[in-house]
Amino acid sequence: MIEIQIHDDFDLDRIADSGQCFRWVKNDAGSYRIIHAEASLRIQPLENRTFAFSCSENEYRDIWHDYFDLGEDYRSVRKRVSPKEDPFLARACEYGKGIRILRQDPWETLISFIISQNRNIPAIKKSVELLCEAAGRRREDAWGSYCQFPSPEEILALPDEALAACRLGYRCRYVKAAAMDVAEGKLDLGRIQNEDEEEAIRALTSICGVGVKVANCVSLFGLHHIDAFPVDVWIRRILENEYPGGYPKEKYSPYNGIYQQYMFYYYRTLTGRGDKG
DNA sequence: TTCCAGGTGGACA
DNA sequence: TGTCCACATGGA
Repeated sequence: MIEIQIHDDFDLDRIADSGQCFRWVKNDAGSYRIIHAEASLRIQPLENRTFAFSCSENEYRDIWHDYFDLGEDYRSVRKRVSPKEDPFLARACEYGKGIRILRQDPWETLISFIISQNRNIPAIKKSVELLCEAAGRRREDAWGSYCQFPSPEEILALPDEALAACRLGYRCRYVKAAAMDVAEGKLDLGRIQNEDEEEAIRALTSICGVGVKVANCVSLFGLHHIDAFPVDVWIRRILENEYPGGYPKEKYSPYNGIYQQYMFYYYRTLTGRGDKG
């Protein structure tokens, strides 16, 4: 267990509620359990911007510092927005202060956002958890057992009935197609992580069931291409209602993904979301 | 009960 | 190229 003081924007509740991660679990004491690839973490907010991490110094430096994107200065990114020139985005930045774009596992992000299509966030969380329990390896840590996110091979080994039991609906075949492409090496997530955003989108949309929106989510939340700009039903409403003259993407490059996330969180919370998950 | 959700593929003009 | 619709499911 180590204690780390974080000077930049960092709000666990807002990150957990920002629709980018589906497996964070909040405990009674206000701490979160987070599972990331092979690692698990318990993180507890303390006083004065300090957080207790249930890991070693080495693990923090090698895994969690990157996972929370603590090398980026989000305060500066927020300050780039002028309240006079763009009052809506300035309000969104202030409201969502503390959100960070996590550097999540690309494979988990791909499957999670394939599952996300045309569903609300509580339903996505439920299916992702069912999939982990059905196919992921069970592990133990100091707080009990949990399941890792299943590998492509583990998903492919799952009988059709077991996959259907994860309540994926018509997305079952999309999940299998993605697992097949990655298992066979047709899609190399490690390679596209180092490619530019355009090439990443092209490669991702070659998978059956992955369109432009899901590809942008994977690009942003899994490959950390922070200029990616996923447009879902909420962002479409924002663009229609708040930017009838057009959204100035060029102006906000290369941080469009971060601003997108502030706007998504702000608008969804403000206008009622139909879920409280 | 009805509406809607971090959409996409496929048919058709 | 653009538009329309079916697709599964569950939360509110």
